[in-house]
Amino acid sequence: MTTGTLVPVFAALGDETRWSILAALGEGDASASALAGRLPVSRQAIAKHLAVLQEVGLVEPIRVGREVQYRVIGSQLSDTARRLEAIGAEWDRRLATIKEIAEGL
Amino acid sequence: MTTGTLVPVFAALGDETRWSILAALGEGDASASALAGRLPVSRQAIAKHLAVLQEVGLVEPIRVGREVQYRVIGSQLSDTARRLEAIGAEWDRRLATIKEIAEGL
DNA sequence: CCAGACTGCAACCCTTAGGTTGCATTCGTC
DNA sequence: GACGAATGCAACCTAAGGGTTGCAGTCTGG
Repeated sequence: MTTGTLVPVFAALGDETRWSILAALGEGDASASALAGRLPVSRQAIAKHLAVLQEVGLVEPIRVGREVQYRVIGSQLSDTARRLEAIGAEWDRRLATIKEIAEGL
Repeated sequence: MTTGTLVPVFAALGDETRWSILAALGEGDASASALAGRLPVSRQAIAKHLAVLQEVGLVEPIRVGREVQYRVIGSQLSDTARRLEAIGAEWDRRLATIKEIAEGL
C-alpha cells in the first residue's frame, strides 16, 4: 500500500476553512488580503492555510504586482481522487476475494 | 459547492495511524485488541481511531462472539474518490473557461 | 458457573493546529 | 523619493486531537 505523500493532502482537505478558501479561489485567483475580506478569519490565518495548501500542491502562488495571488491546482485534486479510487477498488477486490474464500468457491 | 459530509472523511484520512489501521484491516477483519498487537499503539488509542473511522463510514463493526471486529468499507473510499474527482474536474473546467476568457476567445 | 479476555468509560498529559494581535518590511504607485 | 498597501515574521492563546494508564463491566467459552 503506497500512501506516499497522500496523507498530508487529506489532512489539508480535512478542514472546513480551507475548503472555504478553495471555494473562494474557485471564483478566481485572489490574494490572502482579498480572501480575508470575504471570509470571517484574519488575513494571517488565511496565509497559514494557503501555506498548508501550497505545501501539498493544491494551490500555487502567483506574483501580480505587489500582491501574491493564489490559484487552485485542479489536477492535484483529480490526481488525489484517482489514487483514492485505486485504493478503494483494491479493497473491494480484496473483500470480494475473502468473500469467495469464505463461501468455499 | 456541496462539500457536505466530505470534509470529516478527509479529516479521518489525514492521519497516518488510521491508515495503518486500515492497512491492517486490509489483511482481514480484526478487533481493536488484535490490532493493538500489530501496531505500536495502545488498544484504547486504536479504539478511538476506529470510532472516528466508523463515524465517517469508512469501517463497520461486526460482533463475533465476545469480540467486536471491524471491516473496511471499500465503497466509501471509492465514493469519496468519485466526489473528489468531480470537484477536481469542476475546477479544471472552470480554469479552462477563465483561460479562454483571458485569451479573448 | 466462573475465570479470563475483551470491550467501554473516564481522567489525564502533551503536542499540534487554528486563530489572534502586533510589528517589521517590502515594493508599487504617484 | 515617500507614502501606502500588501506581505512576512513572531509571540501568544486556546482548544482539540492523539496518546497513555487505570478500572469497571460484560460476556463467552470451557
